[in-house]
Amino acid sequence: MRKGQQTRQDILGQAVALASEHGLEGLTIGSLAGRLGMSKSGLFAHFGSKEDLQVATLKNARDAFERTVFLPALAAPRGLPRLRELFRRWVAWSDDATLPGGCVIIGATTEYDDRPGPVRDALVASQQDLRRALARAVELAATEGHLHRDTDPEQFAFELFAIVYAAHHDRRLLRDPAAALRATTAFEALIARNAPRPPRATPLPDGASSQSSLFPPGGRE
Amino acid sequence: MRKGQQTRQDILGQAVALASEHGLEGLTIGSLAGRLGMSKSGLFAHFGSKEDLQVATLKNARDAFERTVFLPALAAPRGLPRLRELFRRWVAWSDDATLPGGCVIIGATTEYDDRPGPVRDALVASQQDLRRALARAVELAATEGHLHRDTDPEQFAFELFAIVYAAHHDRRLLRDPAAALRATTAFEALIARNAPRPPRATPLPDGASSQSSLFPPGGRE
DNA sequence: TAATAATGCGAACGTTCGTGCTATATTATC
DNA sequence: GATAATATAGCACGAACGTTCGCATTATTA
Repeated sequence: MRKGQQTRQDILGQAVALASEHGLEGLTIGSLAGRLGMSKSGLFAHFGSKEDLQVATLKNARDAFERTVFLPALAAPRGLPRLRELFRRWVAWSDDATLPGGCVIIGATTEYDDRPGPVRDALVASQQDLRRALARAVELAATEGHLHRDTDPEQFAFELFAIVYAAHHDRRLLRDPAAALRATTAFEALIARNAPRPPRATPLPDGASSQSSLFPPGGRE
Repeated sequence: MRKGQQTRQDILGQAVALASEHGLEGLTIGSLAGRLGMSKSGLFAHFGSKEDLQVATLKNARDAFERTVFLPALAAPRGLPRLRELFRRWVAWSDDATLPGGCVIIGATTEYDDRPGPVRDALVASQQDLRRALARAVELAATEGHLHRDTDPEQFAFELFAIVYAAHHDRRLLRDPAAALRATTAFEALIARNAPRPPRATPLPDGASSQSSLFPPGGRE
């Protein structure tokens, strides 16, 4: 019962790569088997159906995202630093990811936005989890005093997500090297808008100056 | 030579609908023919290849977008009102579009971000056109004095695009009815950030008060 | 080492894919 | 209304699709 698990993992690794190029629907058992040098039937035996393979592939991509982007960001001090680290890793992930095609999950979002079934269900759950985690990180930054108390976590998470999503689009489809910079600019503006005090021209509240170090020198407006 | 053009148009109409559900790659000649009550070969005769059909379908979707969103917005007075109308129509387009699945173009962006060929070429050109047109509209708003003179049109267009894109995601995949509202909030914030004068707490420049009517009462910071 | 379970291969299944031909309807032109 | 052009259907093709099944080969365990 050991060898099987190993090859199953090998299969899923290649499946993620292949799905990043051709999408989860374009992920075909024949080509996947060919890429791994094994037979269709031998590969198929590891999954009850193609749908199972797709769900497993999605889960694998999601785990990789968590391992590479989310969990390491938790090492940063909570609040704004953690939010920044999260953003940095996220953009880098969709920028020069080792995957040949773009992020599997982002690709799946448009593929399954109107296609009921287990794949869509898993995808939606995963996306909602991510959004909730984002909102929680924002909330934490607000209670830490790094963001304004009236900051709407869901709104912030929505806009953060939008920035990363669009950066992926510009990088991948338009091959625009400025994508990451644009995303950073937008992200800093989002932070500034929700800053605990008006960015300028108003008197500083007590103790506010001690937080100015949270804003890096390169940050725009 | 008249009837042919007509049925070709009928075909493309259904093709857009079908591609919105299954993607441009999942758009299959057999099912398209079945939906139209005609034979595969009869349908196929209108296009030299499937790739031709895909490109034509994409162009059809793009034309519909231009007709429904972009051109009507040009009727609004240039500057901020036009930008607002553009945004409003764009969000409405991807929100309750008549298409069963989401927007064909948005779907294609992730499908062809790493798949060379004529489809991708047409898509990239179309997206760049749109982005340029957006940036031009922003530039116009700046020269009209509705936005700050230092407004970066490309940056603004990027963020505007990001907002609409994310709204489509939330509406379509997550089925979140609050998507449009979130998008509007983000859009108004984007405008406020690039307002010709700091939103508050600084002295008004000459003649600035005459422009305050550009900001609707419902607009949030 | 022998018994047993796990693993992979090869061949074949029925379908559907895109794409050619050829013949017949249908439409436009004179 | 005859004729030429166009539009559609019928049929067949090779390939690839997901899936099943029986058999050989490994790994694991007793």
